[in-house]
Amino acid sequence: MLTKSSKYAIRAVLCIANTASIEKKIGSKKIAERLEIPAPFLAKTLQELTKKGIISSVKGPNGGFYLTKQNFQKSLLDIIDCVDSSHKFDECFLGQTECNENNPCVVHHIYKPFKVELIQNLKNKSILEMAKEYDVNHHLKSIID
Amino acid sequence: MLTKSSKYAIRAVLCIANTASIEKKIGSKKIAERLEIPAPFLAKTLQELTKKGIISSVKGPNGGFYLTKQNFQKSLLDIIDCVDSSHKFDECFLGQTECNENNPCVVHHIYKPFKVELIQNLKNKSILEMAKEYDVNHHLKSIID
DNA sequence: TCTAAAACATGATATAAATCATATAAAAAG
DNA sequence: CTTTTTATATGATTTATATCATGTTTTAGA
Repeated sequence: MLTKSSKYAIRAVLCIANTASIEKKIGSKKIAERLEIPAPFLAKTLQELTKKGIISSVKGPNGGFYLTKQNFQKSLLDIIDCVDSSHKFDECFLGQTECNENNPCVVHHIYKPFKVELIQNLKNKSILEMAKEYDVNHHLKSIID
Repeated sequence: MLTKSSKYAIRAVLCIANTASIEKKIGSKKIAERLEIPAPFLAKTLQELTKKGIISSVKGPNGGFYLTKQNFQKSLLDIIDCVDSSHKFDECFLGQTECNENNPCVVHHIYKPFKVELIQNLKNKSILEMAKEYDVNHHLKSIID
């Protein structure tokens, strides 16, 4: 479905959202460490995200990554779109070049409704929302433990 | 989502269902030609399908592939399961090793319902059903044209 | 029994994805 | 102004996927 790059990207953005701020930025190595994913690979992906304005960064000592208010409004789909090639989900489930209502593949009518709604959900899900859910989740867990 | 192998496999099985019979088998080269996919690659995949009893074959002149009544009862998921590694869909959308109700990834609650229903649909969809739908489709198209 | 047509089996090559390594640029702190 | 710490940029290597090639076995038909 997704490449590892965009999977890592999503998790990394969430990590930044929940641990960093403009005053206290987080470096790519630290993120990689926390998520247990390859550091140089992640670094490359974070740069793409920075370029496209999905996350923010500053160089130098005490530099690193953080999110602005605008960044927080970006959606899950924005992240995926940035890292993987766009229109990833438009492809036919069976890889047929032409697949639409007039010329559907054998699973078109099974697959399409899922695709449409999944994309809608990914588009509607902001980084801010996700970060909040993540926090609630961890808060609940700490109460239980 | 799926590998090319299993995409090709599904289309090839449908091709066999709609053009071959025990009296008039179809060869792997002919299938590849019709679907415009690489022939030796497809041949390998067809052999796996044969081994697992999803399609049937006979060697020699006038040999080729065809489907028995049992074959026709196999599901779309059976085909996918045969070619791609099993439990393909069980994986977390974000590739986290642990992802479940107690420890969900950030998109778990978005993604899971889709996954569950998609798998159910793939499991309930028999080759026979698909072949019939395919026929209807092409029949309708020929009326329109 | 011989020949040819097919599946079957195995391995080699090419392409793409993922990972690793190294060098450069920017900026804070002394 | 030098050093250190970080992001940024580029390219090399590894691994997985997809494709290609070659040889073997089976079986119908002459």
